[in-house]
Amino acid sequence: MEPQSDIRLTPQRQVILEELAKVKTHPTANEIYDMVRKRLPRIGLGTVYRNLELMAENGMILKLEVGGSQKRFDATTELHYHIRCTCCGRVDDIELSAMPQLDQLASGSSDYQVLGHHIEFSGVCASCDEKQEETLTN
Amino acid sequence: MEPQSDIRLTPQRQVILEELAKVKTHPTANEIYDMVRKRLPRIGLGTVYRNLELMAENGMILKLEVGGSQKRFDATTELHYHIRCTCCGRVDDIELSAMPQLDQLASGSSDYQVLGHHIEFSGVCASCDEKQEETLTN
DNA sequence: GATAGGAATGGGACACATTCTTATTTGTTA
DNA sequence: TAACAAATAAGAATGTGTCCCATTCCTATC
Repeated sequence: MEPQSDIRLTPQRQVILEELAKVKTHPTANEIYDMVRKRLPRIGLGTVYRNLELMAENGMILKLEVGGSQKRFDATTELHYHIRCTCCGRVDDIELSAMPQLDQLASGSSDYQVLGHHIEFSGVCASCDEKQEETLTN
Repeated sequence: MEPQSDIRLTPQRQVILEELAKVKTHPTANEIYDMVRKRLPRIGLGTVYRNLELMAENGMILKLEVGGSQKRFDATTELHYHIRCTCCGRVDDIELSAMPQLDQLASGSSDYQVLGHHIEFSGVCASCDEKQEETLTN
């Protein structure tokens, strides 16, 4: 689970990393595929999936297993929390200081070997909120 | 999103509710389908999905949008947190007092209309831990 | 207690995200 | 350069969840 740091930086991997680092959103594998394809038109979707998985295992990126049907990826690996729009599915960072001590508490109250935690807020994003108001006033 | 309390309690819905209440695990729709089918062999998978969704919207049950590729369901609707085994995917409750005040904090630091939150711990369950030790000592 | 209309169901087709397989290409090393 | 290993592209396969539609069930009214 820990960084192995011995993975080769193939052109495909490099471009995936660069494109992921460019954006503040938390793109799905497909969105990353679309971004990367502009620079490497012949890349395969399987390659994107395989390498995202690999890089997540190496701790180079973060795989967000949030609600919704798709996994999302994040170039920021520090512990931080997210909010997901129940309406459109977009995911944003939440400015909230990390609470690593939660892991201790959880360790004490379960027979799991606790590895970490994630807090996911749910809500309606500004853009969807507007749309809803429009609909209501019609 | 709030309980409408006017949904008909068809035999199918009743059995789904009963079976869900029986277990302490947090079964997936497919697992519930299997449980229910023992009592209603002709029930359709679509019916299970449709009614789980409906009952979740009515606040009768909880839909857990946790990591992993499947949604899970919970007969306990009070705010509580979960831990998921990264190895086998099982989900258990974590005995940790709820922190509803987190929603306030999140509201302050984002332009979302915050609706709620969920904390999901990840770890290795006792059973998978054993298996790993076995593998290592072989 | 017939009957009409809406709600719910069963079954299967479908959509989508992800994983797997295989042949090919690329990179590394002797 | 030859041989081997790693990575890739392309598409098939899988798994989860949704949708559609013909049929059945429920409820209110005549």
